[in-house]
Amino acid sequence: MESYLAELNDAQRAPVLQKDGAMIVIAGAGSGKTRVLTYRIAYLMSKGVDPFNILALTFTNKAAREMKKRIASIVGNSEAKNLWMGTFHSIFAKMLRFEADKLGYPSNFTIYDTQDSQRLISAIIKEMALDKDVYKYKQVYSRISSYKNSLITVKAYFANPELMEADAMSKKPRLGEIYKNYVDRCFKAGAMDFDDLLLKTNELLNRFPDVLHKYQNRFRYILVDEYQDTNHSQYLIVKALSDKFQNICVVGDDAQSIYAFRGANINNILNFQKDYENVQMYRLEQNYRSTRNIVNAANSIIEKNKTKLDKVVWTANDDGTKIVVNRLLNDGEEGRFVASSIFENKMQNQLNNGDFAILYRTNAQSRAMEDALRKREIPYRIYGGLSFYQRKEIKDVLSYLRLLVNPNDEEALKRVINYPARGIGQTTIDKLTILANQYGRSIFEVIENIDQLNIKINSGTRNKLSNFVNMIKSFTILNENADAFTVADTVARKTGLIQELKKDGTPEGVARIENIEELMNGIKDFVEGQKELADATGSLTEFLEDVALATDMDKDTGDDDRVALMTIHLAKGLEFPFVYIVGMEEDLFPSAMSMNTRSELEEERRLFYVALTRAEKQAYLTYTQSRYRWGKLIDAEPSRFIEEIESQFLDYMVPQDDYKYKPLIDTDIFGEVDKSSLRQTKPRSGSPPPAHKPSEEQLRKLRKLRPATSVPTNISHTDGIKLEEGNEVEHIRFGKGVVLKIDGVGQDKKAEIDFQNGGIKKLLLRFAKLKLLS
DNA sequence: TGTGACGCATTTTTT
DNA sequence: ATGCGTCACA
Repeated sequence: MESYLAELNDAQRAPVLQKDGAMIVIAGAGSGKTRVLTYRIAYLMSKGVDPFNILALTFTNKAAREMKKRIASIVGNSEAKNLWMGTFHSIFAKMLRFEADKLGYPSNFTIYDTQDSQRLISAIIKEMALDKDVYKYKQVYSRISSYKNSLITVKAYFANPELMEADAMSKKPRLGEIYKNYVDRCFKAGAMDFDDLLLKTNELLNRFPDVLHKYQNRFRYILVDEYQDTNHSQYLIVKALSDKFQNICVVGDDAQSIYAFRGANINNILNFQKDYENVQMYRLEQNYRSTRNIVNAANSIIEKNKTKLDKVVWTANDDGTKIVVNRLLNDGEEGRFVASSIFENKMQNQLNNGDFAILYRTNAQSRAMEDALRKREIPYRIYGGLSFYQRKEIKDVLSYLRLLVNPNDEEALKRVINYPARGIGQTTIDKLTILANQYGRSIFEVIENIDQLNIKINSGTRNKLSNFVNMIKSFTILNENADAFTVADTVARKTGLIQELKKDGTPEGVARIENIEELMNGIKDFVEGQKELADATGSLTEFLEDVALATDMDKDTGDDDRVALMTIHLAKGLEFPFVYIVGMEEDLFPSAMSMNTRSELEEERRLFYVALTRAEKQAYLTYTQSRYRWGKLIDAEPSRFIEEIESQFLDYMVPQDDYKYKPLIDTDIFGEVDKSSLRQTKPRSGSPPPAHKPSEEQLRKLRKLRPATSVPTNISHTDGIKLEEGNEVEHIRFGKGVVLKIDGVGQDKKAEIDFQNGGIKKLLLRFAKLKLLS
């Protein structure tokens, strides 16, 4: 029974065997944290803990499924299926459905995805007649999202002058009103957005002590995976639920915290020990995944970050090969290089496609890789990007399904009320919306009662509206007796969606029909699969919830052999023998939008750490000299991250002489400079003294790296700014602003400076070291 | 009310 | 380059 314990090393076994109390497991990359979580749950159950009392929160549903499967193989299927395992969002969505009435929501509430939320906000901005260039819906959405994740409700917002002032300062004095309208509209539509699932859970636990106690008693043992990526709202939920028994085990790695941009708070993990009594801390530092070269290279990167816990990841594995670095002419070449490298590696080492992954910073980069792989006839699978469920035709079908489950779902209604076209135009919808707002009802309810209302709509349109409502109602009735598949199938045919696409006749139209068929198959599988689960019925509501909360990793079947293409964010938690990290360029990785503060840059660095530590045997880093962006070819420069790796771990495919950029030592001649972005050129020959006098500390660092030299540059035109001659200048960029021409090095390079009141506001300095005289 | 042309912003990452 | 939103016209 407990033979699995022998599969653990001492460090892993300790947290597994501590049955009660609060504990934190700091788990380095590849150190077997999933194994610890899995076996800990199995161990708890073997010690008589009822699976009903265990809650395990994971980062993806797929991770939960796999863990559950593994546990089932240890303790048996019937036991394992009573475990509560899943993402925060899916677990608490389930809980909220059960308790919805307490909060005034219907139990079949809709879950708005990001697109739904943004559309609604966009509509509200329009209705309020605000300037859409000032109130950008995406910005407003992320603002509201961050309020919700910090538990700042509308009420709390209006009680906080500082917040209101901050929004007023950023020229959005009416943001609070938008927030209020948005929340009201969601409520009226019986809809929760992603953030609501957490916010409302907090509200539920705070407002109803009996509910809190119920779930505290229920979830006696709580485990949280990827704790470094929890946000404040999630933190509070965990805190509340674990407060009574304090049997809480969190697992994470501060070095892999990469979701601050969506509110994840790294302090949750850094401060865990202060939050509970007698916290035991365990560290898993032995890496089983990667070669020593990869582990050490990754360590040399993360060392550059200031904010981190003490932890030394090591490995007993072989040294392995060095990390290959290659420079290509452009993104097309980059793709070809990666494709042929994969091809060669496959041939030489008898490997499968599934042994390879291509990782990138942004989804847009997948294009060049796809093209090259297709030419080489290497099968691949792209993860992320727009997901299946976000495709137009799929969202259309889903919107009908959402509407029949919850007719108040405003976003679903607006999407399909006139698709396929049935003569209900924008004007009519606007009138209905105004009326709905006026009466505080949903649009659907307004249409239902249209004869009692004072509204100027001609009888033809009235007919069309009532036909639409009746159709939806007939679906609703059907749904009471038929399973989800039957309902969906009927909807696709009766609404005319399929006919509309057939009429289209283009290849895209055909592909769309195929997609809808795939959706139908998915629903069928779902209905059959759900029947085996304890607490599921295979209802449409459950299906829609699954779809809304599915991550891209969740639907991975993994049954066919393909090269994996994905963003680095998506790659977290995965591992591959061969990993290609492409687009290692400044402004791309690190992203140009993440270089404003030290903490942003550190997050990018952690992201790179995550990318590199996915590799088991071999990692490749590629960058280009120029790349298409916004349809234009732009110059690219190698990422600073390449040079942050200690050179002993790297193997350059291009002559090192061509690789001339080295990180610049901190210098303070510029005052307000973001020092982390300073760089210098690599020595060519000899070793002339640096142009400025370095401090002792700078000198120390200097010696550790290579001696700095200068590339003499002649300044031809300086727009009033004087650069001291003899300073090394190659390429300077200061954000937007004045452009300087600098002669002397390679092509005609540019420098841009952003001025503010005669001073320098921001300096983005690339490959340059220079002195401003005045 | 529906369609087509044009202009514009878009690319950071996602539950 | 591309897709979306807006505007003008049928």
